[in-house]
Amino acid sequence: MTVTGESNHQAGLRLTAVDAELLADSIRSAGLKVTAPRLAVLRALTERPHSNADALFGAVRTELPGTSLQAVYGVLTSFGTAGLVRKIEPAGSPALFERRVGDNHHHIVCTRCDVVHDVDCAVGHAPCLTPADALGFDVRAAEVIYWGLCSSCQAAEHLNTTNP
Amino acid sequence: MTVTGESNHQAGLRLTAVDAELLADSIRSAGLKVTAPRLAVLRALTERPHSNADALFGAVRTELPGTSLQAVYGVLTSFGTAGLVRKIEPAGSPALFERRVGDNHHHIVCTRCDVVHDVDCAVGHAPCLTPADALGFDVRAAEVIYWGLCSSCQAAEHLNTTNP
DNA sequence: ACATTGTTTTGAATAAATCAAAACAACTGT
DNA sequence: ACAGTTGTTTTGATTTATTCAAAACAATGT
Repeated sequence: MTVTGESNHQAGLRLTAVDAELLADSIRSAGLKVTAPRLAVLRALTERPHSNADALFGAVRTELPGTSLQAVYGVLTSFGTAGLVRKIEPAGSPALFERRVGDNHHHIVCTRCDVVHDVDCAVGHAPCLTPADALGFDVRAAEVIYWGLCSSCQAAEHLNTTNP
Repeated sequence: MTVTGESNHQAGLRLTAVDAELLADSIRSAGLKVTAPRLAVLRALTERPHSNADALFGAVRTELPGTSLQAVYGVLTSFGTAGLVRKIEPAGSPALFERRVGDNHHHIVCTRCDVVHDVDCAVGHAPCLTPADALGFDVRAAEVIYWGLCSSCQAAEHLNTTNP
């Protein structure tokens, strides 16, 4: 490959260089050209799943200054189309992205601190995929978001309650 | 009540006048002041559930010209806080509103025409409320959105497929 | 009727995402 | 290694959905 930044190979970044090859392979396998912004976005997304475009932009910037926010959006759009990343849009939040694709896992979101975690579908698999009455719809997907308090926020809430 | 527009009582709109009283009662019971914009929004929402703010604004406008979009947003916010309406935010759509509250019903959305219908929770009630692993979260709610093709759009797709 | 409190209007601002054209870089075949 | 083609990124502007804030106004309790 001829991606700008290849000089990293000489710079002794062996570990991340390996990463870069793996990332590059994913991108190539998806039928996309391998570019520096794409590698940077994919690495950022690997390190912090459930990030929004702006957070990824922030992360990419430090690795690759000069990258534009629009480029990040463009990368995420192409990744999404290619099936490399999944986009989730919890209510009240900008879109979040993750590399875990292909399974139908769901998400649990803290209503207090907005942290997001993956959860597997309840009861082994896909009980939610069959609505009580599909109303004639041809159902292709079911998206479940659980809302609640994460353990740290439970602790914090408890402090508030017991310490008036 | 002294709402502007009470003249409708004289204008022979007996049916909608009854409606207006029922609507007013809902609003009052929620602890909110009864105003013309609130009645108009609540009526519009009764007639077309799963509307977005802009659609409601359009409907309200014809009944009560001079109402501002911001008023509609304000009404929806107060209704939401008071538990009079529920707000849903399907991915890729502006927020939608509905009067059906208090049960944990879900939604099925057509990926082609964006029509939204209510669906009851699968398997009687709340199987989805217990994720496979709650990861220490105190889960308060589960939100399910089914995505698929509504029956009209299935027909349309079929035409496209068989009529090249 | 009046005062209080809450609501609506008016006008502006924000956040998230998208569009479009020109500059540029990656892959293909040579 | 090289040049052409195609796809990507930059730059700059625009759109959509929503929120904020102050002043004008209206609904309820007395």
